[in-house]
This record gives sequence, structure tokens and C-alpha cells, in this order.
Amino acid sequence: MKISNEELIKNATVLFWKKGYSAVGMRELQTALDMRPGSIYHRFKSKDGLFRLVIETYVEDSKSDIEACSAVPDALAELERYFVSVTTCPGELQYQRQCLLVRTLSDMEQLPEAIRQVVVDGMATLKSAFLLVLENAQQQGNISQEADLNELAAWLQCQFVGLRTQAFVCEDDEQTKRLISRAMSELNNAA
Amino acid sequence: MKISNEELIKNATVLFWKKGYSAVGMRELQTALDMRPGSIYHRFKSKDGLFRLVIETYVEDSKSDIEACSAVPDALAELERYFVSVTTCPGELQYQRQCLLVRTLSDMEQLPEAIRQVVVDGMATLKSAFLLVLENAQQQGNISQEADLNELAAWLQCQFVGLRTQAFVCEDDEQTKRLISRAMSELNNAA
DNA sequence: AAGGACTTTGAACGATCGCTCAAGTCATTT
DNA sequence: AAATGACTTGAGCGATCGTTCAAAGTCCTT
Repeated sequence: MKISNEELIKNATVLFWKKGYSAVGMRELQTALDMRPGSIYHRFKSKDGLFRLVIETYVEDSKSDIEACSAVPDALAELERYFVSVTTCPGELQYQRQCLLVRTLSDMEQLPEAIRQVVVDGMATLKSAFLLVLENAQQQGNISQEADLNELAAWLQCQFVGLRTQAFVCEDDEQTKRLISRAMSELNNAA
Repeated sequence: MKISNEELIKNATVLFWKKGYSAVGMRELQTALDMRPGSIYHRFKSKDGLFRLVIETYVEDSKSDIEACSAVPDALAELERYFVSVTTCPGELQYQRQCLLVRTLSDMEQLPEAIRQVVVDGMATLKSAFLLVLENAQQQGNISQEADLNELAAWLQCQFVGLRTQAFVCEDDEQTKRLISRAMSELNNAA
């Protein structure tokens, strides 16, 4: 029975997320996917090709997670819950605190232009997802009608990146939660 | 005439900042420093050793830059100017928008423990520098007496990381400036 | 001028990198 | 049973990695 692409991409994602694109060798990938080099190249064309799928899948999944926050009665409260869950993943999963897209920024120099585009576009996609959440929160009366939602979406993404990075380095979950709730209350006061 | 260590470290910093620790090869360094491998190893012991000096120098310089903001009549205004100057460096210098310490987080896996410590300690050092600025701003009457300055310092560092990363990716300097002034006004309203 | 300490040189080492391809396996069709 | 086509295998390619070290160069002291 042939293992599905989804399963393989999931396993590859763990590796790339933990170590970064450049630091993952084909031999590691061969072990993690339990495939020989020829098979990997037959299916995914190259290390780049596999990584591209990893990033595309990550963006789609993250987009879904964020947008899911807009489909509830209190969108901002749900968003806060999402922020907390992402910045406090424990033990084994700590590598997931840092956003994979942000992590990949450091490897941009050695990635082909096509994949750089995927990363940059992915950042824009997630900003749009934040925008959708903000639009719902505004309709729910939790954000003023005069607010510039596009700028607030950029601001949210900024917070997202900063908080995830700080949570990745510092590991003081209680402080992280305080910083998140501070950010959220600033959102409530936003013009 | 022997070139000074400072000069060599400055040149190495450019390379490491632009490409990241792992992506910089010894051959590149040999070219950039105009030294043969033996000389580099004689002076700096290893690639790690040179990188360690680069990071230590970077932390010292950044610390000085931040702390300089506290030695003026309006510390917060000076801090805002600093944020803007770092997030909008133009053209050739765009690689400097992303904090070198944050950049290096992606290479942590393949760095020896000693240097990981230097990076983590460096982050703490810069947070202390922010704290010093906040203490002065409080004395100047621009931050309430009840504010938890330690938490505000963590918050500032969060903003710093997020803003620099977003400025690195998006390149819309006007939006960056708006986000910075938003962050600064939140600081003024802080409990 | 000779000696000695420090520094520089650059060819070359073993390890690892991403990747290729001729040969082999296996299910399906004829 | 033989042929076909899709997929897998793994030894090994050329390139590059960080690093070493014997030899040569440089400069101060005697």
C-alpha cells in the first residue's frame, strides 16, 4: 500500500519546521519518510519541490485555523484562544511556536524565486485571514466602525509574529498570555 | 599592516546578517575578509568562534543604540526614531531590518550550546536595554507610575521583533511608520 | 647576520551535500 | 505465462562543506 502524499508531507513538515529548509538533508528526509532517494525524486521532483508542498500545505492549514475564528459569536475571544494555543504548545511541539513562514525567511537566499513567492504570498494570505476575522468582529460590535481594518490586520500579523517569536525563545507561558491579552485589549480600544 | 579584528568582524557581520550562519561558507568568508583559511583559523579558532564574536559585537552595539535613547529629554520620542530608522533602512541595507539575533534563531539547531547561550543572553540584554529606556520615560512623566516596566519591556521587545520582521518582508515604509506610532501611543496609554 | 616567535599560505583531507539512473519489483492486462 | 507500465531501489556521481598542517614569510631581539 502506497503511503499518501498528505502523510508524507506531514512528516516532512515536522522536519522542516524543526530544523529549517537548508539544515534538513536528503538523507534525513529519506529516513523520516522511509523512502529511497529515487522514490522521493520520482514523487516530488526535488527537495525544493517537496518543500514547496510543505509550505503550501502549511499556509492552507493556518489560513483555515485563523478563519475558523470568524465563524463564532465572539470572534476576538476565539482569536485570543488561538493565539494562546499556538504560543504555548508544550514539550515536543515547542518547535511549532515559531511560525514556519517566518522561520523560512532565513532560508530565502538559497531558495529559488518560485518558492520565495510562495512564502511572501503566504504571508499575505494569512493577513487576509486576519482581516476576515476583524470584519466579523466589527459586525459583532467589538471593533469601532471607523477602524481601518486593513491596517489593523497588518498590526495583528505583527503581533502574531512578535508573540510567536518571543514565546519560542522565552518559554514563560504566563507572560506570553499576559502579552496576548494586552494586545487584545488594545484591539478593543482601536480607533 | 595587520587588519584589526574589529574591521574583520564588521565585514563578517555583513555576510552573516545577509545570509545566515549556516549559509555562509568558509570560502565566502575567505574572500570577504581577504584571508586564507589558515589565518582565519589561527585568529578565530573556527567558523563558530568568528560567529560568536560577530554576535557578541552585535549585541553590544545594539545595546548601546537602545540605551542611547534614554539619555535625552524625551526618551519615548527618541525610541520611536530608533524604531523607524531600523525598520526603514533603504536599498543595500535592507538586510539589516531583520534583527540578527532573531535571524540566528533559525540556525540554533546547528550551533554549539555555548553560542546558543550567547544568543539567548543577547535577547535578555536587549530587553534590559529597553527597560532602561522605560525607566527614564517614567521619570520624565511619560509612563504612569503604576506601570509594570518589566512586562512593558517584554512587550516592547515583542513589538520590536514583529515590526522588524514585517518591515523586512513587506517594504511598505509608510505602513511600518504608522504601526510604530500606533505602538508608541499604546505605550503612552499603558497602565 | 642569526635565531626565534608569530603569522600566513594554499593544497588537500574526509565528510556530506543534492541528485541520477540502470536495474529490479510488482500489479495489471493480454 | 508473457508482456506492459508504474513505481522503487541504492550505489555512486560531482560539488561543496569545515578544517588541517607542513612549509614559507615576516618581524623583533640579540
